[in-house]
Amino acid sequence: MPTPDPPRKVRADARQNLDTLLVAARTVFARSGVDAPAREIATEAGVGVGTLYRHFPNRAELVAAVFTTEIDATAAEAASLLATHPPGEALDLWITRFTRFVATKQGLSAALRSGDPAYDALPALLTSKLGPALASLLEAASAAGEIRPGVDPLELLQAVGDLSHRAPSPDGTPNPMVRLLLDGLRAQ
Amino acid sequence: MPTPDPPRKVRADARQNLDTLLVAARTVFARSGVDAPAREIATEAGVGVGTLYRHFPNRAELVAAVFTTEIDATAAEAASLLATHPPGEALDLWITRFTRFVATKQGLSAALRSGDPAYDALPALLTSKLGPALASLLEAASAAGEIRPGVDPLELLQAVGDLSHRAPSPDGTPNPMVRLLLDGLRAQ
DNA sequence: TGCGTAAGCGGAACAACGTTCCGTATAGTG
DNA sequence: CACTATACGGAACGTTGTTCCGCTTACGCA
Repeated sequence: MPTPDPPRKVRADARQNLDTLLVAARTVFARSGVDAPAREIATEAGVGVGTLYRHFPNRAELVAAVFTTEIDATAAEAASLLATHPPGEALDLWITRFTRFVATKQGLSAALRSGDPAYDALPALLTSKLGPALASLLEAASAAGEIRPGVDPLELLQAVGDLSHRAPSPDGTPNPMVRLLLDGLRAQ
Repeated sequence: MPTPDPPRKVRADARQNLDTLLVAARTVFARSGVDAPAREIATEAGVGVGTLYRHFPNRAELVAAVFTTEIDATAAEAASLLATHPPGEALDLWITRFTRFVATKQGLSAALRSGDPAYDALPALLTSKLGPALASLLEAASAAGEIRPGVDPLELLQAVGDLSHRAPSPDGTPNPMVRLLLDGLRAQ
């Protein structure tokens, strides 16, 4: 087998630029949505586009990197909700939280749902991070007899993402169509 | 008031090119999806892009024009389903049909859901044509007590569109998430 | 401390897109 | 048959994402 892990030396300025890029991207995404041009992000970071593309193979990976921490937090919340609420209620609360996360990020849902291969990294990220979280919630609620069994977590996750493009109503009420979907889980 | 309708003379070759463009667009959309480049459509029709853009202000209008007849047919089917089936069943059948229509058109749902202003004409078309059709189905089913009242037809239409990007399963089973949504309509 | 080298950088350049523009061609009329 | 409004083709423009490469610079070693 080849050298397992040759001591990679990462230059300090490279590490620095990577951080700067992430911060800039977060700023720009908030201001102009995830569809903001790569050049705008590079400019905001004060680097050239070449630098951006050395750190991220494409825009989607950058988007994914920016939202990773927030996604991790959302995933983590599944466990704590499950510990403090009845399974069905925990499921609802978590879905609502996820809905708000998606709706909050201007253009995130559009990117998720575009089917554009350029954004493949995003579904992959949600799948790997949020899939298991939702699976645990579904399993608990299903075991408690609160929802029908046999619902595919990834399919549901994708569906909720699909439905979450509208901004959440200010009073905290979740999207009515998501509500409908959740009610459907309880039928039969 | 100004001249109400000065006898416009439409040149024969213009009318001809318009038809050719529609046929070409239908062909190309089927082959390469609705995201196919405008140039590809113009080439298929054997005309220049300028001609395309004189007949349609933008790509979205062309897409809308291509699907108009099919959309009209779908809308019309609401009435006939309502005449031959119980309201709830008619609703399910129609939604399934709509689902298949969207899933069949490669990239149509992506366009619908993209939020891209370039595709504004599409939601407008569905809204005006299919909205009333779905409204009649919902009203009938609701009056029969088969579903909950107060569901916004346009919201539901959009939601089903959002969920219909996967190809329909060959056995004719509708998308499970759409199924869930429909079950949700029956809850309470 | 200074130097050589690879890691890293900037931004010009490329390809693909939607859309606009305008010189040229022609359908239809008198 | 000639004239003109109508329509046409396709080059050109502005914006994308992404690639490429000559130059810069960090940093391990002497």
